[in-house]
Amino acid sequence: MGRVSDADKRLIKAVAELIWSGSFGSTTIGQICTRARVQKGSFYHFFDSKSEIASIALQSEWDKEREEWDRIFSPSVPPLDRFRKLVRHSYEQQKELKRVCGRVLGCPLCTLGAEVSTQDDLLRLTVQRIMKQAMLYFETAVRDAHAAGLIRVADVGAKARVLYAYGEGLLTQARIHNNAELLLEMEQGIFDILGVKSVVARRR
Amino acid sequence: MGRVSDADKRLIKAVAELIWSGSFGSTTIGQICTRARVQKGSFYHFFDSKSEIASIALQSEWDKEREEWDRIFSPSVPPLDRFRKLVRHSYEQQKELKRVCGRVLGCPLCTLGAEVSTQDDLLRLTVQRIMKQAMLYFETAVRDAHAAGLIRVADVGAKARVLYAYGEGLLTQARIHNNAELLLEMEQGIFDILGVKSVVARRR
DNA sequence: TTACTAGTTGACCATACGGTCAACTATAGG
DNA sequence: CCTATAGTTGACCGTATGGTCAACTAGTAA
Repeated sequence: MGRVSDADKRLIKAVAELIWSGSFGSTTIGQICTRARVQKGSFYHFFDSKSEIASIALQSEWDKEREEWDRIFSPSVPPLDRFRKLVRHSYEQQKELKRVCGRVLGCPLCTLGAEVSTQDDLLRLTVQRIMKQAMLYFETAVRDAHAAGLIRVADVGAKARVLYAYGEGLLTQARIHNNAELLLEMEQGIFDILGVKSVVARRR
Repeated sequence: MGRVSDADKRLIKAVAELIWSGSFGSTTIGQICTRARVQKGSFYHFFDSKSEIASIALQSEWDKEREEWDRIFSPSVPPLDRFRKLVRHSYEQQKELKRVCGRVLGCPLCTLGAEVSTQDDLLRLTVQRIMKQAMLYFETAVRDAHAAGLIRVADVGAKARVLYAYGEGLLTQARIHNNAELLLEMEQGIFDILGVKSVVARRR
């Protein structure tokens, strides 16, 4: 009963765009409303706070991104190719962002997480939860690569954490330097961490 | 001539503490002044903006930290030991931060850089400049390790960038999870990236 | 048609913030 | 002891922000 609306979805989209392209602290509720073409009263009709909507927006973005990750990390894809595909995907994604909004934006989990983790419990926990999910994709790929005899790994979880930290770190570098090309080095970096012999070396 | 003061130094210290333990956006000039026991008028006597003082504070923190790095990365220290020492130093530093202010804070360059790089040119350039300096320590150590026959590296710069991205990434993870123990994995991670055989493996 | 209700509006408020300023103060250097 | 000057003070201002609210609107379901 009552009228229906997609204002909440417009608000979530707006908050994701604003926070990712700027920062959590510099994004005001007024800006969010303007971008979503919604009055402030409606914002508070749907959400309690900036933290709450940011948490929902983060989850929503991850849900979309995860569809892509499901394709990339499909068991039908050879384990090491999964990493190649992920690197390619990240590179294209950031290049597209730079084309559209003039900026390489890196990973919203990492940027937002680093910004607010000392101050905002809800967002910190949301970021942690999603990061944990993302890590699972790495773990499985590492495990499969080991099982296929492509690499030798003693501790799958530890190796996945190294890969994840490196990936997030490089995405942050790309954001700070506004340079998507930095991501092209990620494939070699990942293979170094995995201890894979390079394609060039293998060709000898 | 005229009276002397250390209010500017107190302000720089306050801004470093506040931004590092919180964020740039959430730190107000009023807070900075209160913590430095200085009136707002005095703030504007010394500095033009929050960006300017933050840039100076960042450089000042790095100048202090660099003294430690000069010891750690001394040519008199065996190349691979330099990384071991750096990991140890970072771990102790973050553990001390947690003890004192209840929080693991990670690297201010990375946290602040990620937050403001899309919005603040001065700070972005300051962060980039300092990161470039920090990278030099990694490059030299990698080069020396290669020269000593401890590792085999084709591209020293590329290897240093991988190490740096990983280090920053892991420090960010430690901040987000408020867990300094994560940094204990950094030694193994760095050695994986460098392609060093682990101590355990070498003992066979 | 009607009644109910989710959604919308924009004015409104208190507060916090960035930034200014003229008057004031202490001291270094002559 | 002077005096020029760097540093200090706190009141002050305009604005932006978070947040509220009562009145209003339109679509849903019976």
